[in-house]
Amino acid sequence: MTQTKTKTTRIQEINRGIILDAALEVFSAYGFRGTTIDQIAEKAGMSKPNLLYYFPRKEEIYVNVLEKTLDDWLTPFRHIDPKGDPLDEMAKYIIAKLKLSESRPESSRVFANEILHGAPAIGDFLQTHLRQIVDRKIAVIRTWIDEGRLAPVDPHHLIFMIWATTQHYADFKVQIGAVVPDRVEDEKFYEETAAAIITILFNGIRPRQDY
Amino acid sequence: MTQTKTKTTRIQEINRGIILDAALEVFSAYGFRGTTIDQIAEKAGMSKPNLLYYFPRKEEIYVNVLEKTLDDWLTPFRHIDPKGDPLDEMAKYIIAKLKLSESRPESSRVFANEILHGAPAIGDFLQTHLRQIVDRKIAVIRTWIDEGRLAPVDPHHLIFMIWATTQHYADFKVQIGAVVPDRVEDEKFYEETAAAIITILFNGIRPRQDY
DNA sequence: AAAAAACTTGACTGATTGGTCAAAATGTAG
DNA sequence: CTACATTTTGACCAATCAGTCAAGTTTTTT
Repeated sequence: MTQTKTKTTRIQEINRGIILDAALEVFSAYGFRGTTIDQIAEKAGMSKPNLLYYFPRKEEIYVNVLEKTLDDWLTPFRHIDPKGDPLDEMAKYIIAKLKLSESRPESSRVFANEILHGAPAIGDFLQTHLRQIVDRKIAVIRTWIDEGRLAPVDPHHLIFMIWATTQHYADFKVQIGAVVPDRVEDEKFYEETAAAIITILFNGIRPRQDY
Repeated sequence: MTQTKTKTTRIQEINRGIILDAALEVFSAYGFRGTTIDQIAEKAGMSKPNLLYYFPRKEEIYVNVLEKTLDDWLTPFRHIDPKGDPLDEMAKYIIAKLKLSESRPESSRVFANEILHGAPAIGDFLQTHLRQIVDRKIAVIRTWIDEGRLAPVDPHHLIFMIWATTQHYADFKVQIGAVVPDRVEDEKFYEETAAAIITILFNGIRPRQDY
């Protein structure tokens, strides 16, 4: 049993958490290169050498932050239930992702930034795990379409549309705030957004012949 | 007539262009902070001091690149024609934006990166010019809806959905490539994408009762 | 309470990088 | 051809920043 000693102390657990929380904020605002270890250390309320005691490399902090965001990002997707009603499941997924965009926009932005720059740190993950999960959900959508419970649309592009749209409200918040009349910070904005997106996605923009 | 001498020579015009083209590539790959002047200079095939002779500050290069991308980005939007058929105009806009995402993804990425990080360089532009242009198009969409030529959807969210989706194919290309079975580089991929998006956006995913 | 282990930090270092400068090379106008 | 303006660059500088180190402090174990 030559097991490497990986005893994690109480202090370690606390401080790793503090560091990752601080790092998420800074990375989301300035990107990987734009972030300095000093910034993270200050936000975490500890000295730089101390921070480096927990994460010896800047990149290690980054990868850890990314892993957390990936999890956030994928959880609602995993929860799409093949046994549920197709439209209900889509609506639930959209609402969950929008809620996340509202409550944890930093998370979304770190992820977006990573992908935007070619996914240097998580490219492998995308091609293996993400690909696998997506394939599974694609199959579910295909079944729904075959059963006539969903219009015959391309499953991949449907998923991309939902990803893109929901992500947009976190990543392009500044642009939305500049363009939308009233308060984006408004309590109701998220609910209105969800309703509007679901309406468009479910029914389309082609006018019906009921007038 | 104490006009400041701004005689632009032939060499200046050529070199400014070369620099901005090189800078677009580098900025889009690494972001503002992640890009070094040396990188741009090397890609432009000139020495760093020479580059700084044309653009004395790194930020000046960046702002100039951004202005070009903004123009790219907005042109198709400006071309939405109030007198055209609503669905045709929407389809044309989507196709134009997708084509741009395919032919000039760097442009899209530089823009996305700027917004993602809070639009430090173009925040003003968004709140004045972009806001104005959007307001005008919103009015057009409202008219179309009032005339019964478009389903009654929220114009802002419709625009955001289209922006988000089309932008996604440039900005998240790595992710799409990791998840889509065959070749994203495939000639036909862009056409299939446009068709799929238009179908979903026009008709929605709710199954019709025609079976 | 003593010893060991874990934690913390001020001071430092080497590498990178934005930007300067003065001198050389090239282009241009008369 | 000559004088002047424009363009180009090697060498350099000061600031920033990731990461080190050795010496201290605190916590845990026995």
